Amino acid sequence: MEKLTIGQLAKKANVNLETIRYYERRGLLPEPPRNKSGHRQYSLEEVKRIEFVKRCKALGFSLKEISELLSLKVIPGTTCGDIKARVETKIADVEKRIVDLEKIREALLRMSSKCIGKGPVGLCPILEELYK
Amino acid sequence: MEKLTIGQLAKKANVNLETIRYYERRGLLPEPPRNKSGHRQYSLEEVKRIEFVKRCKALGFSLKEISELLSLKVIPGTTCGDIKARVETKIADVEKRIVDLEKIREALLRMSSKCIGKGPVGLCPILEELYK
DNA sequence: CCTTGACCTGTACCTTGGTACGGGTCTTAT
DNA sequence: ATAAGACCCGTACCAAGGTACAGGTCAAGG
Repeated sequence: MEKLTIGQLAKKANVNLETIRYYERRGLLPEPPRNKSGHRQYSLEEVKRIEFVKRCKALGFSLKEISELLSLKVIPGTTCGDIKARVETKIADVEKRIVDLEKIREALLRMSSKCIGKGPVGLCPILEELYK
Repeated sequence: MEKLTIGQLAKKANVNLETIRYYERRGLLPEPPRNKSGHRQYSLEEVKRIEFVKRCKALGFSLKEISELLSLKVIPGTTCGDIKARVETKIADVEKRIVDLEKIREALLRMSSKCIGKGPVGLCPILEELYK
């Protein structure tokens, strides 16, 4: 079974080496076996684990939430429903952020439309609205 | 002309007192005059200035961007167009974030729909997709 | 054999937007 | 007059998600 040093793992998973040690401290990566002089020895499996973390991150999960997902996998009695519930919570979360941003967008568009884009700042309707 | 202490200003503007000193350090509030023993003396105008900052924050501007907006107001030759440009950049910014979040939402919904929500985690299609 | 690069640990630093605290002075009310 | 409360400054601390560095050991190639 092929063994990787931390530097090799970092390259394969395309992350900073320090990030791997950071993830280990955060509990996102298991503590790997060490060789006789204390160097970490990883298996190729760990590349997948790091990629799992990256995918979850890209979906908006925090590192804390990701470590919970990883824990669920190994807690006996955990079901698909537990995982699905996390995903649905995250969907709600993302939807709320979208709604909030859309409100902001509307407000900005409304302000922008009031401003003709010419003349001195002293008469700018945008600043007037913000500074009322 | 009524003068406010920093504590009174904090109450009127409904922010933490430390926030006011922080905004001063960040250049969002001008350095106010001091009384003979060094205590800050604010005018009621500063309440409006803090509220301006709060409104901009609520619209997604960072403190750095807000201090730039405030600078524009006092730079000679600045026009409405300069302000409007900032707002339009922010609109584009917000729209990009919305698009990104919508992609995330789609991905999460797709994953969620594949999972029936029952059975052991070992067979969860969500985890399978994330951990491929 | 010796140098260079990779690894080890622990700690500090970065960003953003604040908040808190310590030690000292000042003001205000009783 | 004196005690409580407000203010001063400088610095440390918080979350999140890392990144960097110092000082030391180890491994691999010429």
